[in-house]
Amino acid sequence: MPELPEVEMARRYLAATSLHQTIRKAEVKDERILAKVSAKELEEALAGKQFDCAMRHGKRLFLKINETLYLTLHLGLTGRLIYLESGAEVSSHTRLLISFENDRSLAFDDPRIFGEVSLAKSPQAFLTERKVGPDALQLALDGFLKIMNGRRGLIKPRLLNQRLIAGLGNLYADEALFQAGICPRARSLTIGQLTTLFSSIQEVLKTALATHAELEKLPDSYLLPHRHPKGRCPRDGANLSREKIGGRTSYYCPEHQKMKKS
DNA sequence: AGTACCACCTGACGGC
DNA sequence: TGCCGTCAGGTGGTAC
Repeated sequence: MPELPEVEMARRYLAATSLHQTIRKAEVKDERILAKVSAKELEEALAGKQFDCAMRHGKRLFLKINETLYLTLHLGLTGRLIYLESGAEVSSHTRLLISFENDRSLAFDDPRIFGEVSLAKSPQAFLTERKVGPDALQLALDGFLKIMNGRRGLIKPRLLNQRLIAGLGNLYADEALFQAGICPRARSLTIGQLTTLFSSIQEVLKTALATHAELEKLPDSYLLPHRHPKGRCPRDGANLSREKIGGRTSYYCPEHQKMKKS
């Protein structure tokens, strides 16, 4: 489940493996991964080029080819990037394969094909066109308050809406609400609650990055290690509630994430 | 502006 | 053993 921390790890992986090498060939193995670009266009755009740098915004990755051309990737639910040894076997789930002149290659694997590959003139143009909101880790408190305050919908779908804030997914949204002691069904939050929530989001994302986005290494005081049907709240031992909220499975503690009148 | 629902796709898992 | 239904997750579309 790639959310901001997992995608940031993918960005670092790209930066460590795939920059400054001439691309011998790009092969689209499954066109269903493409958005607004044909296999031919993409393959021709990449051949002979190099990636200069790897960028991330929310859950979206950008590989710079030149000032007006970027390869953009979204990992979807099951997307993975793998820098293959020379001669390594290619998985049946590889949807895009980029071979470099050093005989190594970059595979974009995505079993469920919820990911996306496209070309963009610039990250900014692409993000504007898709109406993607500010990156969760680049947002300051006042910006967060402006975005979140005065909306009427449930808080959890608000956190998941990438047009409002980019990077949180189902798991880290649950975690941030848990840490902040806010019910995912809450609607009107006080400035104080939103401020607490902002801190929790920053804290959760930074902690996840510090563990290299390995969920099993998160502190036991976090929700995620206990986020399963039999799980109990690490703070007060209550059985965790599991409900669909805004169409997404949500876990929360019925004790310390109660609805508050505000 | 919000919600509710559907679609995309497939591996994993529980039940019979 | 094996079939079958259900679920999971991110996003985008539609109808209300």
